[in-house]
Amino acid sequence: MSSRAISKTVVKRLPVYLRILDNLILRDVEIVSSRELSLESGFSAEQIRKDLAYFGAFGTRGTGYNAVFLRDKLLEIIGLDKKTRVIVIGAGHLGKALTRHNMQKNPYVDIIAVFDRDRAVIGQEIGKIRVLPFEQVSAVIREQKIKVALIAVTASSAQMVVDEIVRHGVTAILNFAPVKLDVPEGVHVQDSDLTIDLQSLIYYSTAEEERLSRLQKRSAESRSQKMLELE
Amino acid sequence: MSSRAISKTVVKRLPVYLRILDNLILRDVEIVSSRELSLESGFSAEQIRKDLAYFGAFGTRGTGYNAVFLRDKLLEIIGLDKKTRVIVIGAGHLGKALTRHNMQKNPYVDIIAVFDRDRAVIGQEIGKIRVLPFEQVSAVIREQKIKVALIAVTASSAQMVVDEIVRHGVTAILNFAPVKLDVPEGVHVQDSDLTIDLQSLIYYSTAEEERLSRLQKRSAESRSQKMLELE
DNA sequence: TAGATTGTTAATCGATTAACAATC
DNA sequence: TAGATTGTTAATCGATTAACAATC
Repeated sequence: MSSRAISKTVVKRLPVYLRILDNLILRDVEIVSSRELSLESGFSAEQIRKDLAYFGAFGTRGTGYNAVFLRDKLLEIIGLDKKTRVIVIGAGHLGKALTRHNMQKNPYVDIIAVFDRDRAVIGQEIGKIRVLPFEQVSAVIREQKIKVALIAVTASSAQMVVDEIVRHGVTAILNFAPVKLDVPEGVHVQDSDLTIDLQSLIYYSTAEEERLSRLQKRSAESRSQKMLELE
Repeated sequence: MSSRAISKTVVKRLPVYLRILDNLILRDVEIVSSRELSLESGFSAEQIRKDLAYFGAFGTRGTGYNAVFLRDKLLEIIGLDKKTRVIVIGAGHLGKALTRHNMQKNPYVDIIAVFDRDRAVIGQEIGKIRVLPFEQVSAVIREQKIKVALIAVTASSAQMVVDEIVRHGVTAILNFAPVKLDVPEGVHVQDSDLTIDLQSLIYYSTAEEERLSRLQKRSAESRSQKMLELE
């Protein structure tokens, strides 16, 4: 317990650095400074240096970071130096799209299988992956030592699905179902709720100033109301 | 400028409260306490009370919150009391899935149109929505006064797409493309990068303790190395 | 009145930014 | 050496939690 764990906010930024470095390497950039990484990522240069410093000293003072070296270090840090085997639960529109998306755009992961309960979709192919009946999930998790799962099922079945896959060894879950999942200590859940993202965005689409001034007026009113009551 | 704007972290939680209240109302719950909302959401009761307090006093001391009343207040606060018109740019797998997903699961938004550049997908139907050529985007934005857009195009075309739609009046963007978008002051971008979410999750799938102890050992080594050098 | 729960202020915690010595 | 940029410590800022008076 000597050094505290790396915070989630830091871990969330590491793949952004990785993506930027991958792009720079494609463009044959050899050396990159924290300032340049800042411009590409939108995070401050100080923050980037500090984030990297949690894991070691990867740069050269006066010069910057070697792009390939830093990329490789990041792969190692995140755990992407070997391909990660992932399963997808739920072969609806979202599950299918997530499967295809990751097969095409995420070279660091291997989608091993997709599972569903619905007879209508079982046996269908997504890319080269055949949708399997959910009953087979435990066998696949155990045989392939799967640690990571994407959940793209309905809110009502998500908890049951999670109980089952966690029981067989899954420790990291990317959850697209709109529910809070209960998991034992040591299992990590990351929520990705598209509906919530969109709704919180809508907050900003309606003139914030207008809404806020409306609300300020109201609280001002209730405040003077209270004043009067106190007098 | 008297009272500061509501922070993003708060705004991000509001739709969660909304979803929980919607569910409670379906189950005919009339009164709910911050403690119960805490159990359903995973956020602390104090935090929930504080979040709501930014916008007014909606509860009754000693009793709790009226579910319907609070739900309606939240709809008003977020800006969902009227249906929001949204467009989707990009009719690939992800764009299609996002469109269907929101049509089915998000009663507070209206997907007005989906746009793409690719002749192969133009004219296709997603649910009841026909994919339109991207050239028509400016006309639709102006005619329907669209403020909110989902971007599900490639990294390389995202910036161009955003420049165009912002020019015609879009002020809030949910961006699924893996790039940092440049937008003028007043335009709000929310990034949702599935690849990054999955990669940061993978960090937690490989025994964090192991990785951290490995790194600690290393930094300890380099520290004692430095010590030696200093002696 | 007693018990419960809100709304709000104060205390704590954690994350970001500023600053700068180290060093290429 | 002069200029640049890292790695790291200190200062600031913001968000969460604790505490409690207000009040149903």
